[in-house]
Amino acid sequence: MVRGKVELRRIENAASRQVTFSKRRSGLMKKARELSVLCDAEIAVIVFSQRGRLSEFSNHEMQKTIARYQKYAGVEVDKRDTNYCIQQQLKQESASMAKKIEQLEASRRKLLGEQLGSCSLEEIRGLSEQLERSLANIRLRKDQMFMEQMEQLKLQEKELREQKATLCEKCREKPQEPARRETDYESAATAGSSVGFSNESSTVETTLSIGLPTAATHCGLK
Amino acid sequence: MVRGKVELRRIENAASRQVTFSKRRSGLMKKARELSVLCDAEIAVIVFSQRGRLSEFSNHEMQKTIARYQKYAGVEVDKRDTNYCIQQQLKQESASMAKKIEQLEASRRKLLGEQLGSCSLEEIRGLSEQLERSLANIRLRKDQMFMEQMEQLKLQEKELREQKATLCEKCREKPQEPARRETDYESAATAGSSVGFSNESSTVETTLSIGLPTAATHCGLK
DNA sequence: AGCTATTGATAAAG
DNA sequence: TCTTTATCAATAGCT
Repeated sequence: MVRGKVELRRIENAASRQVTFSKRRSGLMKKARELSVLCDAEIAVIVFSQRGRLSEFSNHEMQKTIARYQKYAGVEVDKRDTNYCIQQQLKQESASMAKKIEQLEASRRKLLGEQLGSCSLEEIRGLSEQLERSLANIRLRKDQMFMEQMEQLKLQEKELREQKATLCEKCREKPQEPARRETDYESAATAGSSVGFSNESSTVETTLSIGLPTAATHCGLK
Repeated sequence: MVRGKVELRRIENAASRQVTFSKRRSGLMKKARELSVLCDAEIAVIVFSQRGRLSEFSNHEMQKTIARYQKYAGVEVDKRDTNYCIQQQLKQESASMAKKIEQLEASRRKLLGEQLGSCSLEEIRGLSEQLERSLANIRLRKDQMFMEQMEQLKLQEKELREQKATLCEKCREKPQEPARRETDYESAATAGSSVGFSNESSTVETTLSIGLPTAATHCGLK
């Protein structure tokens, strides 16, 4: 029993608003369907409930209808459309990134001394100077790293020699100690650490040597 | 006076279809508006008449509602959507390009001898060797370019000397010719082109010299 | 476009 | 949520 006209304003009672929503929503969809069938029109209805639930009607494909709408009403408005903007932005970014990659690769090839045919004499000279500087830096760094390694090795050697000394002391204190095994890790390491800086001879054949870069790095040192 | 139930099928009479369309369309829009107001829902209605005329209703912004729809319904359905696919593709491309740029820039910095701190000794050695090779190539190219220039200059000189010879012949034929001015372009150039390969002396003090790269390029030669 | 008989929609209650 | 029912709203056919 409908009591008087329904006032056209938000229904405050949540429950009855929900019920009304449900009823009227299906009514709207029914009307939409009837209109589309009776009059052969292309219709799309999108309804989000207050709680965010989606209901939709479309007699053709929703996406097609939306696309048609965008085309029809949107040609002027739609430049602001999120999708469109994002796409344009992404395309621009892609283009400028591609350009940058191109530049970097060209520059790289030149730094590697390839494809110099396109370079002017001036460019070649610049490159040459730049590479001299790079090489100087790199040699500096290489030397530095070698020096650091040497320092570290010296420290290691010192430490190990001290350990060895301590052990020798202990041996003298306890002369009847069981025979030393060659597989004993600490002892072997101590013995093996006699590097160039040490003149002490060792009974163990394991040795470390410091030499050219290749040799040094093959020792697995850091 | 409605005669019996309305059959739910396309109205064949075009005129009455048009009238019905008009009436029901406004009815639909009214229902949509009522629903949106009464129940606080977000609603979009798009109607294309048979003749392609657009009518629309939306209580929020149509574009926003469409975007929300795309987000909501599209996440599952819309993977096949062209726009979505293109966007995803562009995003992937962007990401991989950004990665590539990152790599190229890191490599570039190393080739320029910068930020070597992160390089292992092995890397440093590789770099150093690479740069030696690059430099060798570049020096080769530089030498080649100089040689080419020299060849060209030699040719030029030969040509100019021949011209000079011709002119001298003419002078002898017409001894009362006006005095040669020093600013005469062709003569000056001819005189000035006596380079290392020529032992002829010249009465004009303008000279070209070929020497170290720096000196050579400052001659403005190509 | 208006009018009006009639069907359709739906608010409130069960 | 589904049904019922009393009422209001929409609208088909006519002018």
